[in-house]
Amino acid sequence: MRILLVEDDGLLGAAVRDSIAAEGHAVDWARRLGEAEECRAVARYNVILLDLMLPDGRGLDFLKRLRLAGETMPVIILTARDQVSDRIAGLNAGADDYLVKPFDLSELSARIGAVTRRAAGQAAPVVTFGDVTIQLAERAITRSGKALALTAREWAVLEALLGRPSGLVSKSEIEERLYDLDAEVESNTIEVYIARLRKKIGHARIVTERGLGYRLVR
Amino acid sequence: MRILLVEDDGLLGAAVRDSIAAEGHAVDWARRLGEAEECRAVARYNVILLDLMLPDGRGLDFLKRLRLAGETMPVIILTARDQVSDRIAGLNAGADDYLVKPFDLSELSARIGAVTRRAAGQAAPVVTFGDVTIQLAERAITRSGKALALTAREWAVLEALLGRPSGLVSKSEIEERLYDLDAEVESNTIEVYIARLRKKIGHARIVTERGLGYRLVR
DNA sequence: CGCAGGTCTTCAGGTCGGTGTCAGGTTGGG
DNA sequence: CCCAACCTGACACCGACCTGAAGACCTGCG
Repeated sequence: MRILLVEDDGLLGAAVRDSIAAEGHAVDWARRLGEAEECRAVARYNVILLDLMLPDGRGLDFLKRLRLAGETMPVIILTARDQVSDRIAGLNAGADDYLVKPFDLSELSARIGAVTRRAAGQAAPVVTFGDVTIQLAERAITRSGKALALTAREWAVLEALLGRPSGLVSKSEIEERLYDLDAEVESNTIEVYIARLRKKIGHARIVTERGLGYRLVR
Repeated sequence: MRILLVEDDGLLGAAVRDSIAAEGHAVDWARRLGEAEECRAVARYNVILLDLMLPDGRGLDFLKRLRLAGETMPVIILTARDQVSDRIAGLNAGADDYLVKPFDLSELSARIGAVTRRAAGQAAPVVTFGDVTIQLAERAITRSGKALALTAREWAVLEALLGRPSGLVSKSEIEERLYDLDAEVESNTIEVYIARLRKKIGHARIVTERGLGYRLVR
């Protein structure tokens, strides 16, 4: 496994590098964002460990650039900030995990394991369907540049459809995702939400297959 | 998205349930491991939120049973324990994330997002017959690259034929798969659907064996 | 508390296409 | 040649689906 460590603190950086190397992984250590960009251009990484406060810029911006470029590798943020709002911002920018300094090196390696176990099959945090761009992480969606406003239920239906990229999702499947065991629904609610979604993202984006379900098309 | 919350604390549980429901997700709330097992037997979940200290057992054991049973859905642990060794044990038992109480509800939802984004996209089984490619799970079928549209009944017949790869399937066998006991059919329906399937996937793909049944060939 | 603005769900009327049936043609075995 | 089994185009019906509208519900605000 190949890991990119972005960290300006010499002591902590060396400790992390050694600990990861001791587990048999390859580590490239960038001390500034500039270096990190160079590394990224040269090599592909399985995991990126990212400090947020760096001499030449904010780690979050690096992360956002990464995700906008379509990169999907797991990113674990390492930082002294432990404000909840910071952690949320990090996760919403597309980070996969968050460790607050000081952290235990064995916990770091456990988290690297957890995060890469998931990385086998990835859904891109940014999905594009025709003129519609969806940022799942931030619950933001635009159509030809203009922001759309989806309600909670509309998001839920959209997520259900996205869960099977270009695959078929049955109405009952959507229903199961929307409603818990107690609250059973006896109506055409799903059809209504499909109609509303179509009105917002374009009718052709969702095709009906009678008796089977719905399918997202690009 | 459908979420199973396993938490015995009434106050925290209610808060978590409401916060998640407000985002349009369906929540089933189990207060004990026994309930959690029941829920799991009945419904499929996209995420499980798991408290570790429960009246009738340890959450970690539940998690281990889950993973042993081959379940791969993301699990986020919620607990008051913040010992590093506990967190490592949780992650190594197959948890995908870990939140220490008290936690912010918006951070929880950010983490649910991060964890499910990773979870999508396992490879679906693909069957190929000549120039026809079939993705059973996604109900997608192409002939020499072009997508075909099959109706519900056509899929059912095709599945019946695929159920016995390159084997013989009798007409009555197909009939039994298509229609439940009550619905009696008195006509040549199966023949009609065989004809329709042939027109779409190529006549040579299905051969008739007089008096016996049909056979898929590649 | 009442109101406004929004969301969720239900309902009803209309459309449309899959489904099952039939009839006439074709094939293959005895 | 004859008959049974099978093929296939055509067609009417019914239920799945669509959609506008309106009632139920929630939430924040004055």
